[in-house]
Amino acid sequence: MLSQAEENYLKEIYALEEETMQLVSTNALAEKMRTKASSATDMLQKLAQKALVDYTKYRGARLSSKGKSKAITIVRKHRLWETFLVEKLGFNWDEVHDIAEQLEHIQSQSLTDKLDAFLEYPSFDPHGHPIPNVNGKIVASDSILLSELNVDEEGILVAVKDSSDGFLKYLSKINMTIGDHIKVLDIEAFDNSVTIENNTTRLSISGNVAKNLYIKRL
Amino acid sequence: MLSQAEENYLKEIYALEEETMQLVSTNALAEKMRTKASSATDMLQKLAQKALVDYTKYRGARLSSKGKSKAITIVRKHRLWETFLVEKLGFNWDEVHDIAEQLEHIQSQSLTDKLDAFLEYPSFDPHGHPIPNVNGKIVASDSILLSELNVDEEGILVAVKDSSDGFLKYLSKINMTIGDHIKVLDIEAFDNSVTIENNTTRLSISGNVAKNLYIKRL
DNA sequence: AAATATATTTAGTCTTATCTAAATTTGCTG
DNA sequence: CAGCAAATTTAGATAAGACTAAATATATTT
Repeated sequence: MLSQAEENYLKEIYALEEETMQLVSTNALAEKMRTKASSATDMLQKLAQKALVDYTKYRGARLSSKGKSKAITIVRKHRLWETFLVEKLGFNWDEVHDIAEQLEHIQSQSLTDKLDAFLEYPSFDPHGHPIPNVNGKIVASDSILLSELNVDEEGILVAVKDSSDGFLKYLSKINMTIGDHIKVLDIEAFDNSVTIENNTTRLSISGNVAKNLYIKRL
Repeated sequence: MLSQAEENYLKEIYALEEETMQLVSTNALAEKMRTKASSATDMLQKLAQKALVDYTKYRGARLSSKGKSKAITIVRKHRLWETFLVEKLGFNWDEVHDIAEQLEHIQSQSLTDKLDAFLEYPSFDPHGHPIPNVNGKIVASDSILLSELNVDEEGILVAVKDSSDGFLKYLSKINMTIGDHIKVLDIEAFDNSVTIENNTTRLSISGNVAKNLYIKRL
């Protein structure tokens, strides 16, 4: 049985590995966990000793297959609960992250599976992220970041990269949501801001925002 | 913010107070928490310092009004989640206790209230226990223990006192469940076992079992 | 009321997860 | 490739919650 702290570290190592496709460094991990490098080192040593990560001193760490499967289970639970909160309880998509952070640690395989069934085996959570199935399988995504689109290209907003409160509230404010049809009208070379047409509305978003929106090309 | 350990102690102090209507002793608390008396003392001191219990050294403790309200909130969450697990996810009533022990610690007032609404404001959980409402109000019970009934008296099984796995599985085995119509046919003076008629079936239960079934007299 | 038994508290230790400060390793720069 | 900067690890401390053993208070019995 893993502690919540161990689970949280595993989840974060998984996210960093997926994002960077490289060994996870102590500093990067510590920063994401909002803790100190020495604490991250301690935890990496413990996880290594439990064979959940492959860790080489001063070099970095990656999940072992056992660790990866644990991490995916946690991600699965997180996304199922987020789906439950939005679909069944009527929360907004910008309110569910913190609650799901707690719910993802509930230990019960049968609970997870019954919840999955109750939700009718959803493939994506409210933020557009794929939900691993009971075997840990995740549907491959063919989406790219909005920042990678060229002028005149168009697509559908399928997911957000940043699921934080603040970012989601910003999207609500500019009236943008999953499923929107987006066309790139212009890209400013000097700051990478992007002018887009979204459902007939024209607006400009920063380069940073564009890097946090997943688009499926049309 | 209370730790899970603190919450669990508060819940148990509440249960003991309700059960015994007396000051809660260190030993009784330690036994319920499956820990040692010294640990219970430590926690009572901490809870007293946080003004959640009124505690007198060597005499015992009782919840302060603040502590009681915290405890009731936890009980409310526990019972709502049990109801959810049985009503919505299809668990059996003997499978939900341990999962609800975890879920009751999820921190989110709006989650609790939305769950309550989703379940359509249930008054009783699957074990027949009353669910405190959003204000902490609990419907008064007019039920008594089956062990208190006399020969020839009858009633409806409205709740169980012991919600443990083992006890609930036993009830399933003898085909007894909430709502059953029960009539006392005989009481053995030497061991307090009770012969009852339950939905036309005649069976004998031990005195201990009779002390764990709440009956509403007809 | 003294003696003994039981209940409770205190003192000191352990584990987990955190921190700061110091030591060490790696990597970059000239 | 020497030297410095940045990254990482180690050492030692802290807080929460548990434990054991010892000390103390309360309760019971004679």
